Amino acid sequence: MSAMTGGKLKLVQAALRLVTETRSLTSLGLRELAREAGLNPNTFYRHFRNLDEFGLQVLGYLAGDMKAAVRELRRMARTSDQASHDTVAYVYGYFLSHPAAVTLAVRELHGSSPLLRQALKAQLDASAREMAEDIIERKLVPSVAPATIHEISGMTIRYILFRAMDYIDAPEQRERIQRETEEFINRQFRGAMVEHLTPEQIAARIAGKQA
Amino acid sequence: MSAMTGGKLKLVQAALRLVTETRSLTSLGLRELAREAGLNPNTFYRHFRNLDEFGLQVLGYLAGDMKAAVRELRRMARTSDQASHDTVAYVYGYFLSHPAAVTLAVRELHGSSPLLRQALKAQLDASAREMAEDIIERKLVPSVAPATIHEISGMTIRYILFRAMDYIDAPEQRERIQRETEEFINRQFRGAMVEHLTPEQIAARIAGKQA
DNA sequence: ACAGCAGGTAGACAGGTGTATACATGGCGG
DNA sequence: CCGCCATGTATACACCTGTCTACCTGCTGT
Repeated sequence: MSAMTGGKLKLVQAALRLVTETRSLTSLGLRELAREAGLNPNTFYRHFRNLDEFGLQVLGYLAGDMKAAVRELRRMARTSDQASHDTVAYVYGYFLSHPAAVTLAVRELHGSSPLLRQALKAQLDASAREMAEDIIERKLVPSVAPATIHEISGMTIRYILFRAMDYIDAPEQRERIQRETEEFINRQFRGAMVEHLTPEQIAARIAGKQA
Repeated sequence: MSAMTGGKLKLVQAALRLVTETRSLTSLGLRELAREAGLNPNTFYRHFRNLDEFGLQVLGYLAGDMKAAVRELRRMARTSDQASHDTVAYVYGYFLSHPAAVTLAVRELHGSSPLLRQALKAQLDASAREMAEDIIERKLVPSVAPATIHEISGMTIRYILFRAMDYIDAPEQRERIQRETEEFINRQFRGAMVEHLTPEQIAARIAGKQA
């Protein structure tokens, strides 16, 4: 929201530096933060009432430049015809350049602070809604019910977020993860298209045309 | 593994009691555990070298009665013909009666201890492998490649685990969650059956038979 | 009957934590 | 120029933490 001033920004960035493989946002101490930021412990109180409020502000800070990325994503999606492939590549590319944000989001989405859980869930749901509406507007899978598209979008957002963690710290598997992600998305939508058929009917129709 | 003796068991059960909405296994303190278990803090050292080892033992303890449940599940699957529906219902029912285990697993799967993350991932992968092999052996979706079945199984296990959290603390949504879970599974497998077709081809084949 | 040992206890230590109060600085409006 | 206010600092307090050493109990095998 508001452009953060010196000390406040230092504390938030210190948090992003400290949230690594082995730390979670809620486990950070006020003194620890100040130490990392090179500030006096009490300076914390000049900017935040308590650690919960701090956590929310960190999330808000991240949500800020995440929004810009999403805008860029929608712009790109309009001009590309290999929508799924390019989108997945772009999203992982973005996450790769913001590893701390990914770690923090995954960690806190099921973390121990109900407040942060709820805030993150709301942000993910908002992203999923945007994605779904984009798909519906652009009539990419016209035969699937809007409600189902929303559901699939929610799943997909979460799938990508989780896989992004592996993507970040397993460079040799990035190609595979990207491919599996595309397959996951495709399976979901293709599955939705034939949802009303029994497996036997599906098999019959595939065989029917092939024979 | 080994049947736990008095004090050890008390500490492990204390941990399960403390891991609620607002706490994670790794955030528990040794003194806190001992207090909850009604023991002297130092008793902890009689049973565990440190908190990491404690965490692993808790996971092992849970894995114990989880295995029994899985055996029951496979037995049931063999006699039921509404496999998917009954299985989903059974699994959620089991999780509902072990809420602490679910919370703990979800929390630590992306938690801050690499050790516990790895251990949990291994357990989930083992469950997924069992599920996949069951599906393959019973030829439930013969036209889908084994590798794909394994992948879908992995996804499904995780999906159910996450949804189990909502299932537990939102009684009014249980029916919906159960239905969505079945749909998710069905979509995955149906989608895999027609994975090699383009959306246009799928649409054509559906329309072709209907017209 | 006695030694050994696993399990449980008590007290103390250094270090970390959140928080409150009081003090210093520096820029900006009147 | 004065006073305000945001920002940052210093000191101190009570509390909690992990860990160490020492001691006590009761069972068990020989």
